[in-house]
Amino acid sequence: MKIQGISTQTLRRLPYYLNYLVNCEADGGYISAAAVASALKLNEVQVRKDLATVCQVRGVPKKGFPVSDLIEGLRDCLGQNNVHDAILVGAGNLGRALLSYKGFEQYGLNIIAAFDIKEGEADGKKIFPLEKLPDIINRLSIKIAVITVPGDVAQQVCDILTSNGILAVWNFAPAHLTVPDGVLVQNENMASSLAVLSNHLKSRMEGSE
Amino acid sequence: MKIQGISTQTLRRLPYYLNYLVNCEADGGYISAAAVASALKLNEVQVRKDLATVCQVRGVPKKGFPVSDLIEGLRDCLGQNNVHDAILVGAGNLGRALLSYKGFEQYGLNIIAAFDIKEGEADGKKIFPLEKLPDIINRLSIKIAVITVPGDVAQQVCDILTSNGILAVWNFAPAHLTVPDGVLVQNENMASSLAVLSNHLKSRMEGSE
DNA sequence: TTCTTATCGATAACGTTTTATCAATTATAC
DNA sequence: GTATAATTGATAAAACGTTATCGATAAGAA
Repeated sequence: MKIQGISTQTLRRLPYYLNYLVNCEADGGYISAAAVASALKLNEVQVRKDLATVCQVRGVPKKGFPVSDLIEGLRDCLGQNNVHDAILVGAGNLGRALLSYKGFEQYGLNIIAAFDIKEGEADGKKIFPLEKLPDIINRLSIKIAVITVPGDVAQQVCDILTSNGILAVWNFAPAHLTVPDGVLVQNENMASSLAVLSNHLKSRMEGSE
Repeated sequence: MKIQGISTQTLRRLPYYLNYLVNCEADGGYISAAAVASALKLNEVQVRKDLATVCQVRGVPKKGFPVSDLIEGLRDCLGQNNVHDAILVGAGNLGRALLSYKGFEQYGLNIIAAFDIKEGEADGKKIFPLEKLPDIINRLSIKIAVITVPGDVAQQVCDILTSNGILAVWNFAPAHLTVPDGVLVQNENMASSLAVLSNHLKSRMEGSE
């Protein structure tokens, strides 16, 4: 059963739907696409399409969609019903920050080990030396890795990861990573977001002067 | 002079160009769009278009683009030539993590104060109570705010911010924010990224079984 | 100087994502 | 039971972003 073919942009909206639906459950069990759209400032048709892509829940004319079914479908699609174990490489500033952040588990990600060139400890967790990477990845059959190393070594680290079976990389390093086919890189580039922010601010400031 | 109209997606690529160019300056001063494209795994034409949008640097046939001019143009466009002061609201796990992260200044963002319901201290910086927000924003004429509060109070915090003149919000809270016209919300939604990751992993695992 | 060729810049084709339109459906009121 | 109105789902149109094509340009070689 292939559930293939959900576009990235749809996927990125799903957590917003889920968040909204979970906090709005009070309304008697059904909600309309229009209501969701207006709350999330999205287009009504887009909401319907997104929901249709995700789960086989049929909407009922004059009522809307059954909220709990939607939540179930979204959770399932987002993999929040089963937690994935992950490792983190690079226990510098940002790495430690993420290690201490407790919010990931809620979304189905469990960081079970961290690695760095120099051993140490962060947030009560032991930091392993890089040499132990292959062994641990294989032994625990980890598929997800978070990269928080400096940009200039990111590719190198990434190669080690993919050659040991990592299938999904969450890359916080400000660098482009090349990976084998079938491996996904999700870039969480703070610089990119800042670029958008700054630029907006700039045109606002220039516009008003 | 309106520099308006740079698409979000182009903007998000700019930091990659900048990063690459800064680390590749050795080549005699010129670089071709093709070279950049192949290094960053982008389309050659796209690179030309992006660069053309950003700065008025003309490429020279048979040579390429003058690297230092590109860097200058990119830095300027990204606002990295002048640092913006910002504040952070929500000194929980993630907030403290970001406060301790030293990498933002490099990109032109300087977090000068942090706020939370409960006062305290993090990373050597004092955390101010929320009541002080309006005063500090106005006195220092801050335009950028980072939101790292829990999702259920994010909107409320956001309202305080925008009503005091904040023009750009970098939102790490897992919630949709409604803002007045002219204010930009840049969502850094970890959940969205995880959604993409998980889904990929899921279809990979199902595909191979 | 002239020729060759790499590279640009502009324009056009393509694909994807978003938005609009409208007939079909069914809960609710009368 | 019938009419009404809200809502869906499908199809079409529009907007946007990416990729391909091709003539123009100038560097460097002959």
